[in-house]
Amino acid sequence: MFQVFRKYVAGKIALTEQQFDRIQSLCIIKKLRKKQYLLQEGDTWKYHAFIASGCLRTYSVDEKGLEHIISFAIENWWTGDKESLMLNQPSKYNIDAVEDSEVILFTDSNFQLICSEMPQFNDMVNMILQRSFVASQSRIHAAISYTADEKYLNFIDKYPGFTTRIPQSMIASYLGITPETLSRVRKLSAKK
Amino acid sequence: MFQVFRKYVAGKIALTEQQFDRIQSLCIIKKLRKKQYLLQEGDTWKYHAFIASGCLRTYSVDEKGLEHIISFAIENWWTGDKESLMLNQPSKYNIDAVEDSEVILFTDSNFQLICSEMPQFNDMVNMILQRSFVASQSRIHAAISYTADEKYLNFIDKYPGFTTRIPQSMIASYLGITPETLSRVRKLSAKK
DNA sequence: CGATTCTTTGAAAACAGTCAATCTGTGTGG
DNA sequence: CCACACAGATTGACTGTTTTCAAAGAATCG
Repeated sequence: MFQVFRKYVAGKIALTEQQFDRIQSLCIIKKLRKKQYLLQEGDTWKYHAFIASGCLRTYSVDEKGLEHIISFAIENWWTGDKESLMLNQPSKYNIDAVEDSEVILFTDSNFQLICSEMPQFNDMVNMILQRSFVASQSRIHAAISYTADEKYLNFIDKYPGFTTRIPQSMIASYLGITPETLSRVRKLSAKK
Repeated sequence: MFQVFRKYVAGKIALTEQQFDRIQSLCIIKKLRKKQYLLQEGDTWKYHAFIASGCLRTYSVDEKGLEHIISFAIENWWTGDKESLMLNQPSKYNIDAVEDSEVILFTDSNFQLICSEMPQFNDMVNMILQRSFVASQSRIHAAISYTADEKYLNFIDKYPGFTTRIPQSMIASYLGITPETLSRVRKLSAKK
């Protein structure tokens, strides 16, 4: 299980056996059943979470009870609520498992410890953050520029792996459209 | 002019006179007239840009010629196209001045140099990136969850300073709605 | 002051959302 | 193994919001 993370890190930076052992000693391994929460609205998020297997979603629930999915994260991705962590305030979001999942958690202090002990690790984290930021920009662009069908086509083009794993209603929520609209969009685009 | 940047940095980290001089020696100061481009679609972005005064926008132009504003940046903010810079590829975006502006440019290599010579500077940059990421998440949330009028109310609440400086048509573009819709939304919300 | 640009307004059309019913597939318990 | 229940997806009819197009009205700048 930790091997997944090890392999992921090894693919990005060079660390010694001892360093990997050190990291392992500072992490918490957690298994989540489908639908199980990793974070609930109102709780304060304290971790950095790496997904070894499965799929999680981060979403908010509005006054009408509608869910709005901020992000999906599958194996070899990171998740969490940076806003809650940075500002040490209750989260506006929920995170739960879309499938049975395995996550590796680092408390923020342990994570900072690793970053300071291993500069390459820190650099890796910053690189990931940069990429996350670029991905966010791209999603903003799609959200403000595209029609419903363009949003969907862009999504399946960019994240082909997700389409089969994630219920359509959740993809709709991620795209900011209703499940019914997504269904109709799919029907029309299948004609081509 | 460099003083603005100096003050900004001094408010976040402690640097010596010599370090500030060093930074100054590595930057390029550039004045932009209103409407002047800092980056044009197709060019590859090579810098890190700090805005000392004025206001810039980053936007894409679609096939129909419509502009979609990805971000605004005013004094004491950073701008640029991280995607183009990171991947060393032609930009999909344009950046131009909404008002006459003064920007401080660092080539990426000079910027990395400063980051490696001054670890606090590097930490500051990472902190800014984290905040930018959190702001992006928040914008995504608004874009997929809110109606036109909620988007506008959220915007003026979050960026009250922008409302007066930026033409309404640009705010509409930033929110992903038409100028006509924004005009109507404003009329209705003024009734309260 | 004139010209240009931005904003507002109106009417019609397009698009996406809502509500309700039906259909499909999956998994569970009898 | 079948029947049933449940969740998710689809479909239809309708409503409501937003866009589009066009024109008129402010505001701004040289």
